[in-house]
Amino acid sequence: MVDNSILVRLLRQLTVESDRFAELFGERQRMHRTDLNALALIMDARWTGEPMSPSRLAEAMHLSASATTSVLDRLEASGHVERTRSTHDRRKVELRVYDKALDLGRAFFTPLNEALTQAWEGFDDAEKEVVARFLAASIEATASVRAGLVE
Amino acid sequence: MVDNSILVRLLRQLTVESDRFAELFGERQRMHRTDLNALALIMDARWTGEPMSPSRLAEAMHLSASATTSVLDRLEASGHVERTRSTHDRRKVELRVYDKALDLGRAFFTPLNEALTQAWEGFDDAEKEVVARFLAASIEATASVRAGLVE
DNA sequence: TCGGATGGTTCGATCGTCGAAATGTTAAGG
DNA sequence: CCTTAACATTTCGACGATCGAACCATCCGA
Repeated sequence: MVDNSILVRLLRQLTVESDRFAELFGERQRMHRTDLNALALIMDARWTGEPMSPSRLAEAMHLSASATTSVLDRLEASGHVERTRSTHDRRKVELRVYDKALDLGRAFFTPLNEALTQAWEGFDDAEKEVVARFLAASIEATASVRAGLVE
Repeated sequence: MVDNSILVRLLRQLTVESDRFAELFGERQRMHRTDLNALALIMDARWTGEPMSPSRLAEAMHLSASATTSVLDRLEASGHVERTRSTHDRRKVELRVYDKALDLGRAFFTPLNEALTQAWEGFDDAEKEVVARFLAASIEATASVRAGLVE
């Protein structure tokens, strides 16, 4: 019998461990957590239609507009991100990550992906389906409690 | 069929969501992530024999000794943590959290625990066992890749 | 008793973040 | 057109978390 408290503890350990991994990546690249976070968000936005803008990035990161400008200054100076003003609404700035940044991330996270894939070899499709359902339910529960607290 | 990349994405979403939850808690208590992290570590140490000390805390948080002193200054000033010099080795400082801090954390995380418990009602013991194994394997894989990168 | 080692704290400097003000751009009304 | 308001982003001055180095107190081995 698996107690719920064990599952809670495992989830917590997992987040701590993921956190440390991201932290290590940041150290190697001489980048802070915030900058990494921003990079990930800008990269994600490539799949969601429009490119990321500074203001949307600020909101997603729960950061002030001015702090976001600093983040982008750093990312631009380090050659990871490109700022281009939108041609149709010249107030807006479009953010794009250079391929170099993508390759860098891939190089670092590939070993992790491989290790995870290997660790998951012992699970058949039915079991993976259970896990996926479980994770989705946990995400949903956490998000809804948070939404309720914000109200 | 559940693709591994879906599982990877779910894990990432989960860590992001957990992160946001902790962030919200911090905002409500006017405490920074570092301070929360420290509180959690000091609380955890209660079950591991000796009470936490500033230097062990610094190492666990990947923080300098002086920064850790600041963290403890803040936690002491806000009435969450007590510093007492060890009686046998008077160089050492023992850290203890006040019951008030424990109650505070419980009050905030109880809704989350309840929501998770409810979300997990649809899973029987065998399925929970699968999930627990999966999480443990993922934690182990992440930790070992990180250890390999540090070397 | 002395000297090095250990555990914490203090101090000055750096840097990420904030809020307010400034700059440049677009849209709506007269 | 011209003015005004709204918008997107950046600049500026201040605050505070973190760092490394120096410092103080304590313990332990020679």
